[in-house]
Amino acid sequence: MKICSWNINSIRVRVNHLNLLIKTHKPDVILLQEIKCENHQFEEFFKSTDYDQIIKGQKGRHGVAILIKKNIDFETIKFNSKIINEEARICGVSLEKLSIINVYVPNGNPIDNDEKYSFKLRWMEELSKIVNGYISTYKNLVIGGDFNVLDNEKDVKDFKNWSSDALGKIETRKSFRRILSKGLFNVVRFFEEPGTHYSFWDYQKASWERNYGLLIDHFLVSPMILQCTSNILFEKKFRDLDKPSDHIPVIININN
DNA sequence: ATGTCACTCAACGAGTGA
Repeated sequence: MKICSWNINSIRVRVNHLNLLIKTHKPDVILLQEIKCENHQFEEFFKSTDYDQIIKGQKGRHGVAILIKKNIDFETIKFNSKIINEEARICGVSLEKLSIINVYVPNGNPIDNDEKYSFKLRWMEELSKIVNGYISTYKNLVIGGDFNVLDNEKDVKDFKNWSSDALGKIETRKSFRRILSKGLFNVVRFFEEPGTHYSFWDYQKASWERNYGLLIDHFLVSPMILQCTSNILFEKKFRDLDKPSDHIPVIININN
């Protein structure tokens, strides 16, 4: 099973890139973040006979969706937490052998805005509880998405300049590690050396041209899933397309 | 040089968020 995660940064602007992604990689499941539209708009922008759609849309901001091949049986996961549902940042599907959760963790900047940064930390804490629930029942779990965290100091060239940013602050990184400590592995750490891959290049300051990127899009998986995972792919070509998203698609392959 | 982009609201640009 091939699963892709991608912060598309507006489905309206980039539905053609999504179609290219599908044509190129034929993922079984696609986790999209920042679709930036309401449910009915998503259905208008993306028409497919091959994928079922689970959409958690919101007018103009955030918004996540899962596209899942029509031959795969699934149930939509319901999340009950108030804070986790405050904005359209999470959706999930349960399959026969595993559950897949798509997340768009709050950015949290600027950090001097107490409201924003504490929302991020509270949101991550709730995600940690959700993970705990799955792990304690031995259910296989895949969480993919934009985590808005610099986990390793090599996930950006100059980490020292990010240590007081909402993505690099120690509380954010601890919160991310707390999620992992429930019993998940970060797939990229198993296959790749830190500092060799980024998933986001800001539109500003010619970040792409200078290869000044961040690694903030991840797949966290339970041990059984890690055993079956054969590789992780960072689809850099998509940052070079006309009117690109600032994030690239990340793809994992799970055998069986 | 905030070396940009996408969104909304209410205009044809300002403000916001990333």
